Order: sequence, then structure tokens, then C-alpha cells
Amino acid sequence: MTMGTPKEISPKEIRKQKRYEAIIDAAEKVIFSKGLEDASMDMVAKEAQLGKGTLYLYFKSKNELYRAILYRAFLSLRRKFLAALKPEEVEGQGEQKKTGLDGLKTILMVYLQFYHENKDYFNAILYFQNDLFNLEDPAANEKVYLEEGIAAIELVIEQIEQGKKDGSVRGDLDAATAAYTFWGQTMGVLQLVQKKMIIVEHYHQLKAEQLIAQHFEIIVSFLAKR
Amino acid sequence: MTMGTPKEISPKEIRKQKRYEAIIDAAEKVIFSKGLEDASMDMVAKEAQLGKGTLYLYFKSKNELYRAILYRAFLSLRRKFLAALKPEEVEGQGEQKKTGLDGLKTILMVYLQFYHENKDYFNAILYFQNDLFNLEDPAANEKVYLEEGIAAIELVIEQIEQGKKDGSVRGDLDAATAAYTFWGQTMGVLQLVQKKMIIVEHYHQLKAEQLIAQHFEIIVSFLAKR
Amino acid sequence: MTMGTPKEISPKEIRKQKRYEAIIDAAEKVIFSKGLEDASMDMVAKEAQLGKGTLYLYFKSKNELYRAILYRAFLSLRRKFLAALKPEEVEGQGEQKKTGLDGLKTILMVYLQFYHENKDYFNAILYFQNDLFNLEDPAANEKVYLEEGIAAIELVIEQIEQGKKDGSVRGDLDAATAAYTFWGQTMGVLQLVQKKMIIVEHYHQLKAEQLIAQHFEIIVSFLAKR
Amino acid sequence: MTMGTPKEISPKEIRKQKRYEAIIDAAEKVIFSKGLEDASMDMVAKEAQLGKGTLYLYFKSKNELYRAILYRAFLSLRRKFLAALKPEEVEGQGEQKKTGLDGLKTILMVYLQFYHENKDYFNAILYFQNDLFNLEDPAANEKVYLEEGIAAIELVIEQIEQGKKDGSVRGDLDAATAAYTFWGQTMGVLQLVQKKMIIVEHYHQLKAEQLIAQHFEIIVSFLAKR
DNA sequence: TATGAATGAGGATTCATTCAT
DNA sequence: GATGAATGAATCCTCATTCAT
Repeated sequence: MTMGTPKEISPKEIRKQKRYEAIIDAAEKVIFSKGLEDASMDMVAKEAQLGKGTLYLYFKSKNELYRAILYRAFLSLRRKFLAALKPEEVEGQGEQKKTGLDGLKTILMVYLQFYHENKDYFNAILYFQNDLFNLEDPAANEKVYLEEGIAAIELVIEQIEQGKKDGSVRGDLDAATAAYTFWGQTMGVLQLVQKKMIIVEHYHQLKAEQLIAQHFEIIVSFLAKR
Repeated sequence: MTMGTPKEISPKEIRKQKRYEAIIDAAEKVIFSKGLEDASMDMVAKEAQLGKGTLYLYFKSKNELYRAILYRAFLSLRRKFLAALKPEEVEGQGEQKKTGLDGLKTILMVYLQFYHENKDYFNAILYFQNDLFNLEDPAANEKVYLEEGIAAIELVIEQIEQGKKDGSVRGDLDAATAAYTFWGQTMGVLQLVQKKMIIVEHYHQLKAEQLIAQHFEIIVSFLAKR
Repeated sequence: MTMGTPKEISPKEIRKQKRYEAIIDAAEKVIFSKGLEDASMDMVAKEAQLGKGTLYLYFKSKNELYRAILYRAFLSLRRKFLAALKPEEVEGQGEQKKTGLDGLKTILMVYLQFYHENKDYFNAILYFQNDLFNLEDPAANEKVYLEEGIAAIELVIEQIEQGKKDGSVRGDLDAATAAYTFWGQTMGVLQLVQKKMIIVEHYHQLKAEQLIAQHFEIIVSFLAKR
Repeated sequence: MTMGTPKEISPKEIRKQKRYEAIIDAAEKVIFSKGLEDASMDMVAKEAQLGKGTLYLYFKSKNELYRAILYRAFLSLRRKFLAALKPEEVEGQGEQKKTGLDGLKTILMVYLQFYHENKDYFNAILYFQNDLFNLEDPAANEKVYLEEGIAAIELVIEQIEQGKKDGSVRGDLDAATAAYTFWGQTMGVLQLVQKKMIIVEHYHQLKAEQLIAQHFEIIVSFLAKR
């Protein structure tokens, strides 16, 4: 960010950027605690200690503000993926080679961890998942958040392809198809766990961990099959 | 509900029941065409040709009305499951024995068909799935719809257990755990297909059918494993 | 309901009608004192001592409310026309025959009086006059106020035709054309008098009455020409 | 304005004046296309490629900006009057003598032409006409636009007086009174034509041209009377 | 001079629910 | 039982104007 030379960001720009982030911070605080629908722009403005109009200087609608949060959510998720995938440098041995399957397991683990530790961001993604979405309508620059999400999924695709190459993953898969299917399945299971576990527990005495473990097993055993 | 004396339902009761159903009919028409949020009680009342107050004699809130629809959705789904599972009586041969695995495949197929042919009910279920749910809050009698949903899942559980017995399904599964996991995964994949396929198609040129087929393969191959 | 005599308005209907009028009363009070733009529905509701929502039970928009006022304005104007045109029964002599020209003079006088004594209604009409109007958009039943206005103008047309017949008005006129032209001219002069007299007085030391008298003379002398 | 020393206008002054006009240009573009209410200062600033604050260096309010447009409108109208009144120099014959009545006819024709060809400016004047006006409130220098309007009317006054002298116009008129009355009448008829012709056409099958011709006839016949 | 970031008041409308009749 | 009139909270967004830089 502090690039050194070429760009020389003006202090004005910096202040602007800070405020931008501060508004998202405030929005997160309000939206995560009240829910998107029940959070009003007034509340966000108050939380951010800014005039309501100022919010609209930075985000042209409440939805845009939500998308900024979504962007953060996807970005955070992808970064965790990347961090976890980065070959660990174990002391004295250099890099550890990881198979594609290992990578996929890692991603899955990270996802579950993300679900546990970043419930708010996870819910933002979940909300998005359930939102009917029209690709055409928004100006191109508003789709950044979307591309961040796609980028996260592409990491899964890459690992599947890697696995196909290194033999850790069955070779007959279409990587993209499999990746999206896994994605959907995983979101579905976590949604169930997140929103309906009380019922499941009540009627069948199951624990979230069981479902998650089962899901994990299904995916991994499928990938590795044969 | 009116157990005890099965016969002698007063004509009053009958009229009441008819009106009850008529209101749900009206609610479905309105809600399915406008969406839950955008459908007002006024519209439902008009559609049902009843006073708005009357609605509240039968359903104590808009949500209750939605739940009645949800009940129908689950009921419809379960009936389709049952119908498809009923051993076909092929002429002259008596019943066809079906393995648990066959039953599970059938259920999955029926589910997919349900998704295609009953989008409205499917969406009702999907909406419910995404709704934070608190078991405690509603009066006991409002949970009927829930139990109908549970009953549908229990058909899955039964088939898994049947499969374990007849050897068509791997024996190490916990039936309930697997059933809920499958349920979650399936809802997740169909949610993705339903709400985000435009994006998936746009970025990775996939078709809904591919994801669904992949999902089907994952589940079946897992069940049958070994 | 209580049939008896064909019309027999139910007390409910009466209450409804009363409230309807009461709302318009309140709206007039608020709108005439603050101006249409600056009058809020809240203020009207408060003035009417009703919930804001109730207003919308009777008028489906603020504009509709304004139109109800406009209707009253036109109705009031037309009634004054009618009352003034009604042949006076002078004691002992029976009806006075009035020529068309007399009728037109009467209408003009009444209009001027209306301008003086019903400034608020006059301004409502003036505002309407300056409002771009689209015939197509409103539901038919919303145009009642318009037809009331048309009816007022038609009285002018009738008098011109009457005058052509009885010879008091020049015979080469197209009654409708003349009537609308007079209407436009009169509104224009009164608008000037109403809104810009201060300026006219300041720069040319004229009085409203002079302009009005001049206008009167122009019209009458034209009508009677030859 | 800058009388006194006609020469030596500093380049600074020139730049200032240019910018001043450029802002009005931008304002016209925006206001004429969106309407006064719907045009925002932001839009004007963008159109003028200036900072929003800069606008306020040249015009102390949005209204002031509108008045500058109004000034142009009146100026344009008056210039057209002047141009049309200027005695034509027909080749070989020297100047044509024109009577006052001719001049008044000319002015009326020009006005109608102005209405047709400069609808935007005409509407600006119309809007002004309908605006309640308070002579006291504005700083003296803001009334320039007003005086431009007055100047236009004074041309009418002059022509009436000229006509009284040369016998083409009846001698018993008060020139100022008549001029303002004509002005009001004309604005009224054109307002009707501009805003309500759809209705008039709908209910009485009249055409704008008919009303305008009728108006013309009324005025001219009145002026020339006897 | 020029800028443009910040402000915050302001308003029409909808709708689930109640309750007197 | 039926009704439907009444309620009033709740919310997004715009925009003229100011003022620190």
C-alpha cells in the first residue's frame, strides 16, 4: 500500500480511504448485530459519527454498503485460503510439497474454521448466496466483490486440477463442476448447521460436528476415490 | 387433530376447514407471484374474498400463513417421496423388491423433479432453510409444518437403514447423520443452481445440469462405497 | 342494507363521508397556509387528528388530496356561476330575461369576485393551470375534478351561444374557442394581478383594479362588437 | 454595468465574465432538460466542469442562477422585439414608416414566435409569472432580470403611445394599463395552450392555433377600435 | 480563487395488526 | 363469526449550502 515512490498518495486520499473503511466498520457493527433489513442508514451514520449524507458520498446505496462488507468477507476467506495453502517452510527441510488433495482438505478445513470464527462474514456470504442476483444491472465496478468470491472458488478449482496432475485426485473430474458442486454442498450443510441445528438436535439428537464431519468425509472420499 | 370421534364433523367445522384452505390458496397465489415480502395481507384478503380481519381468525400472523404454505410444501414433497417409494405392482409378478439404495436414488430424483416442477414450494422450503429458527418461540401447534418436514427427512433415514440392512448401502453410516448431511448438501446445490447459476455460467460456463449430475454422483457413489 | 327507501344511506356511509370531507378540510387548512409543496401529510394528519395511514385510506396520494381540493374549487366556482345566472325573480314582475352578453358579464364579475373572496381556491386553480397535465395517466374516476372545471367553462360556452342567438353577442364567434380564450386571458390577468402586482405598481404605478377593468372592457367590447 | 471606464477591462475580469456565462450555459442545459426542481447544483457544476463551491462564488443561490437565466430570457425577448420593430430599410426607399398598431401587431407576432421557438425561455418566464414575488427581499443588484422584463413591457407601452399619436390606436387608452393587461392576457392564453391543450383538445376538439388566433383578434380589434 | 467533502433536515408511503361493531 | 377502518412506526435518499483547505 505504501508503495515507496511512484504513486505518492495524497493525505487527502488517505483520509478518504480511512473514512471509507470506517464506514464499513460501522456498517458491519450495525448490520451484524441487527441484520441487514433491520439496520438503517441512520444507525450506521450514527455509529460512524457522520452525517447520513456522508454515507452516500462513499456508497451510493445501502446495498452498495452491504456489498462492501461482502467484499471484505470474500477477501478474508480467500486470504485465509491462500495463507493456508502457502507451502510451509519447515525448519531445515525447505518447502513441503503438498498434493492437490491436501490442498482441498486444507481449504475445507479453513472454510469450516471460517464458519466458526467469522460467523458474521460467513452469514454475509450466506445471505448473498440466497439473494437472487442479476449480473447485468450493476455498473462494472460494483462487481468487484463478486470477483473476489469467484477468485475464492478458483482456488478450489486450481487445487482440483493440481490434484488431477499429481494423482491425488481422481482424474475424471471436471474441476470447475466439482468445485462449484462442493461449494454448494458445503454452503448447504453449513447453512443447515447454522440455521436449523436446533431442530435437528431436537428431533434427532445430532450435533453440528457430526454433520460437518460427515460432509467432510463425503467430499474427501469422493475426491480420492480409486 | 380432532381425534377422539372421527366421525360427525359438523358442517360448521367443514366450512371452517374449507375457508382455512381457501385462505392458503389465496396466500399462495399472492405470495408466489409477488414474493413473501411484497405480498400484503390486504392482497391475500382480496384474493380470498374475505375481510382482512378474517385472515387473523384463521392465522394469527402473516408468518403463520407462510408456515401453512410451508406445511403444504413439505407435505407435497413427502407425498411425492412416498408415491415414488411405493413398490410398484408389476402385473402378474407381485411387488418389486427395491433396495435401500434404489430408494435413496429415487428420493433424490424425486427431489430434483420437485425442484423443477414445484419451484414455488421449493422456494418456500429454501426460504425456510435460510431463516433463523427458534424452536422455543412458537406455540406447539404451530410446529406441525416442521414435523412434516422432519417426516420427509425421516423417509431418507429409513431408506438408509433399509439399505444398510439389505447391503446396498455401506454399513458404517449413521443414518440420521447421513440423511441430514445429504439434505443440507442437496439444498445447497439447488440453492446455488437456483440463485446463482447466472454467475456460474458467466464465469465458468457451466450448466445447472452439470452441477446437479455431479452432486448426484457424489451422493450415490458415497452411499454405495465398497 | 336497511332498504326501505331506495337510497337510505347507512350511518357508516355517513361517517365515512364526513371523515372524507373532514380530511379535505384539514388539507385545505394546511395546504392553503403552507403551500402544496411545504405541506406534509403528517401535518394534514395532525390537523385532521387522524393517523397518517388513515389519510391514505381515503386518498391514495397527496396529489389525490390536492385534486379533491381542486374539485371543491371548481365546484364552488361553477355554483357561483350558476347562482348568478339563475334568472332573478324580481317581486311582482316574474323572471327577468337576461341576454347572453349579460350572462357573460355576470360570469366575469363572479369570477373576479371569486378571485377576491376565495383566493385560496383561486390559487388552487391557478396552480393547476400551471401544472403540466397528462390526461392519460389517471384512472377515470380521478378525473372528476377536471370535469368539474370543464363544466364551469361550458357555462361560458353556453352563454356565448345564447348571446349569438339573442343577438347580444357577435354571431361570427366560435363559442368554444372564444370561451377558452377568455378563460386563458382572464387567468393570465388575474395571475399577473395576484403574483406580480407589486412590481407593476412599483414600476408603473398601476392598481390591480385598473388592469382588471381594462381586461373587462376588452372582453366585453369584443363580445358586443358591432 | 461597468460604465465609467469603458476600456481596460482586465483579463481577469474577462475570464470572470466568461466563466459567469459558462455557468449559466451549463445551468440552462441542465435545468431546461430536467426542470428546475430536478436539476441539482451538482449537475450544473459537473456540466460546467467546475467545483460546486465555485458556483456559489458567482451566484449566491440556486435561485440566483435561475434568475440569471430569466434575465437572458427577458433579454432575448426584448431583443427580438427590438429587431422586429427596427424600421426595415427597403432598398431605394429609405425607412418604412410603421404605425404604433403595426408595432403592436409585430410585437405580438414576435411573442408568439418566441413561444414556439424558444420554449425553454418562454417557460422560464412562465415559471416566474407564477411565482409569488416579493420586491423587498432581494438585494438591489439581483433585480436586473426584473428590469429587463420591465424593459420588454415598456416597448409595448411605447408602441401604444406611438399608436395613440399616429392615430392607429384608440386614443382613450392608458398605455401602461393596456400593455400590462395585454401582457397578462397573452401569458394566460399561452399558458393554457402550453399546459392544458391536451385537455382542451380532448373535451372540445380545439387546436392551439385557434385559441392563439382568437386572442390575436381580440387584442388587435380592441386596439384599433373606432 | 477554487474546491468538494460534509451535512442533516425533510417526506411520502406501506402494512401488519387490532378492535369496535 | 366477520369485518374493514384505523393506526403510526419505520426508512431510504436527495440536495442546497457551507467552509476548511
